[in-house]
Amino acid sequence: MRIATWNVNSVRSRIDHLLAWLKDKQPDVLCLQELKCQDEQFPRSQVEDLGYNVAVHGQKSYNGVAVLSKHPIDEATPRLPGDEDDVHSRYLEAVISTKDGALRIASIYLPNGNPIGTDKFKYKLAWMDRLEKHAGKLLALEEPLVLAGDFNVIPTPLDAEFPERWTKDALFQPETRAKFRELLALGFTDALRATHDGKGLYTFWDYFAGNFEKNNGIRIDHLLLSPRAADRLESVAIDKKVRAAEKPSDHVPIYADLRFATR
DNA sequence: ATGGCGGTGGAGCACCGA
Repeated sequence: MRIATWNVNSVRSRIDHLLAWLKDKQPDVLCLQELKCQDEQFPRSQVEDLGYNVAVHGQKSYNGVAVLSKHPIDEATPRLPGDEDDVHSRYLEAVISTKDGALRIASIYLPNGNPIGTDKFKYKLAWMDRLEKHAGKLLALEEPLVLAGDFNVIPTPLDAEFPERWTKDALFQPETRAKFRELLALGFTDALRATHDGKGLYTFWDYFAGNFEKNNGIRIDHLLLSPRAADRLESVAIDKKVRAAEKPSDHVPIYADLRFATR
């Protein structure tokens, strides 16, 4: 069972890359973020033609998340509980049915939060509180569960090529990192760090000249596994090469292979 | 690097991202 996440920075701009990547890596489930389109603008039929079921929670211009699955999507629930007034499309939870039982997966686009000291940063921290509360409830279900997405959190100095450049940034604030640690402490495993040591493993490089070539990146896209999912963890990979394509997203996919009977 | 690039909306250039 291959589970992936990718912030595509506009699904309509990235549709050719998306279809090529699905054909190449054949993920069982792919979570997408930053669709930047409404539900009806999502290139649904092109994805369905490759054998995927599609659940979309879109928004005009900004945000937008989706779950693509080769297996049936039994439930798809948009919106993170805890704030009825939050109109951003940043969360979509799906239950995937497999021969091995249910897999619950959430496609997450956690707020950026910049600049610090503003309502945007407060919104980020409040969103993280809501996520922690909801994730705690999901863990109590004792299912295989994956929180997958763009968390907009640099967890540790190991996760940036130049951590000193991020000290004033919302992605690397002590409060941001503390809340991410709280989330992990509920019982989640950071899949990449469970399988890889060392520096230089990133999922985002900005578009500015030379930064990708110099590997001036950050690790902000994460796969967090519940105990029942972590038990099955086999391997994790970041597909860095797609960042070198023509007109790429600034993020690349990360995926985990779990031991799971899929048919 | 208080943003160099890129996407969206909508037809200028503001807003957003990280």
